[in-house]
Amino acid sequence: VSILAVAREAGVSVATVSRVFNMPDKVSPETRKRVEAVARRIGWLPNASARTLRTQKSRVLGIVLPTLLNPVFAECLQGLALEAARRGYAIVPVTTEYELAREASAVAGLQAASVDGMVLVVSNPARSAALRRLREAGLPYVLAYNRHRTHPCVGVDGEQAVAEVVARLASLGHRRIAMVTGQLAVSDRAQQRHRGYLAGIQAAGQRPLVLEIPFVDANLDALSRLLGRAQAPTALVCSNDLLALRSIRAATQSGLRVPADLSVIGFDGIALGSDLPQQLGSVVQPNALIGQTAATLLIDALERRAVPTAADSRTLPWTLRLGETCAAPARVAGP
Amino acid sequence: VSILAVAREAGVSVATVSRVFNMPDKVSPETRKRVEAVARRIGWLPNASARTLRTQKSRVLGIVLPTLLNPVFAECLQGLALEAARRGYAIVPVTTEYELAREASAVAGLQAASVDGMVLVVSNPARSAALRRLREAGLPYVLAYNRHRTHPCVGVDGEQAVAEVVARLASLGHRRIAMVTGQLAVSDRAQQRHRGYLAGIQAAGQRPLVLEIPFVDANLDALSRLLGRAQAPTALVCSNDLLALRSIRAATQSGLRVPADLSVIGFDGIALGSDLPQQLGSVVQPNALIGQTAATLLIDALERRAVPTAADSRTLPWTLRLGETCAAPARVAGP
DNA sequence: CTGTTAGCGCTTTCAT
DNA sequence: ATGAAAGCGCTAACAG
Repeated sequence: VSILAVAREAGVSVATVSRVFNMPDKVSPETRKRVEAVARRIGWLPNASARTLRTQKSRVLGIVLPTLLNPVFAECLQGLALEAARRGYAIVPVTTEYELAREASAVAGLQAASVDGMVLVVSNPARSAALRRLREAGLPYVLAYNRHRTHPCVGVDGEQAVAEVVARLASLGHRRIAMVTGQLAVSDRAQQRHRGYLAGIQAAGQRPLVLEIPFVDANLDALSRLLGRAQAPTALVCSNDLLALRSIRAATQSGLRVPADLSVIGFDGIALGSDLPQQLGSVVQPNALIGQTAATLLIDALERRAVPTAADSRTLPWTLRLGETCAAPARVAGP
Repeated sequence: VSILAVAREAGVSVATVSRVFNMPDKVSPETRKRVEAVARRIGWLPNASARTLRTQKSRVLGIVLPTLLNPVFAECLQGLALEAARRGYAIVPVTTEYELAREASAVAGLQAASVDGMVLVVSNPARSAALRRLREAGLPYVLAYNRHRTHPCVGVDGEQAVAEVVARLASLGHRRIAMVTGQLAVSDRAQQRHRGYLAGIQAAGQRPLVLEIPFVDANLDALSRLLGRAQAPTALVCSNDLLALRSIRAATQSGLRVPADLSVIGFDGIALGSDLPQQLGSVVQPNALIGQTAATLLIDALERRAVPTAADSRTLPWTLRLGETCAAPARVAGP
């Protein structure tokens, strides 16, 4: 079932059938109707591979992200997918499971799949072999959540946000504010937020206390120990919502009440956070919008036959939600 | 940069280059090494579109699901994606946002994209135009979460599971067990679970009480009213975890304690449920495994040049987790 | 407004 | 073990 069948059946040439689907205004209305009717009747749709081979554009976007198990990325992908669909693009998502090696192979795979462009969330834009490769190949791409001077990026200013979080907690009366973060080495987002924490702590004239949780599937024993000791922190700034949720669980199991004994705030603003019995405090990012904006940027560039550059980067606004897991400390530390 | 460049550079014909990548054993080791070296050096990879056009297989799987915002489907997609990647297939996910019309257009779009097969989560297999179309076209597909006699399906027995849930709650002493469900009309999963509830209630000799929440973005006022009245239920069986979470929030805001005043159990076993301060009771489905199994079934069939049929369907085991949101009722109802 | 035709990059007979 | 050549289905000059 090819274009030829339609052409024959409609009594026209293949060129005309092609025009009906690509430049409808260049075909007389009657012919067009006839062709469309035949196509519908025999259930013909232009073959995407043939079209891609001929035009050298696939209308497919490759998406590289760490995982779908963190709702942040699922929400982002959803926004991205919707926008892509709206503009007639398909997406091929690939997850890297936070493994650097997979970043490179994901990009290679997508390149072989002839994607027109890519949206990626990488571990660290500064030292990403995958990005270098993309740039050299001249393949259009946009980063999401990452931030870097020389790459086109869509995200929020995490550093400023976390500094603000610390300031707010301090103004609530917290004098011992700790940070709980995932592995700093594998994520420039975590690093960004960490810098914000340090800046905030310094501005508040306090001492920093950072707990780095080694694995993706976080083991929180260290946190429980920290919370158990004298002069334990009264507030926890977590570098993402999943970590915040787990921290709250660990605290609760250690007999602490949240937020009376311990305030906890996360980062990301995953939708679920608002549905919990205790609304999760968080730096709320517009995740779907980040995805959507990345898609828009990329597709706009594609249609201009251009490549997005650092100048196209967008910094989107975040909002601070203290939720129901943050409050003034019940017992203020003595002098 | 095409196969011809590699051929010339390596001093062989294009056929030989092709063989190196498709039937390596049919090429002498020296030639092979030389060709591989050249390909690597000039960064050549076989063009997927050309290959697809020629072989009529794309090694792409279309995935149709309601949304990525419900972690159930994100988890499933993750499992599916990993398995597909392992076997050398790419995936193109499309979300329907629970709109029937989008189901059909998603399938049409994927068909045009020449996918080799599809995995779908549809609203209702029995009356799905999309499925009819697929079957007529002879395109291989597998359903996930859906259950139907005449289609290949991967999922759990939700009916049995919910009946068991009701039995367990009854044996804990609950005498007024209500069900909270999403729109029954748009989901055969919800219907399945609803039937299980009715069966369980009947077996327990109790009166059913079903609250159907009208919208995807659930408005829970009706639930709050229900919980406020005399002889309110002491246990809630929710047709999914998201609904359970929201129900717990509504209950908590009405001043009820969970589980002392009200037990709540969900369905799906989303990973997040275990990270909450109160572990969410749930019928735990192996979501990633469901995705993985669907992928395996589909790909196995593809490689056999066959179409999966109802006979290939798999019913996977669920586990019942009462979590920390279910307990014996604090005050047993008087006679 | 419509038709003819070359060729996108690859795989696969069929020869050698 | 290797090469020559046909053709997958489509689009875009170009010609009329």
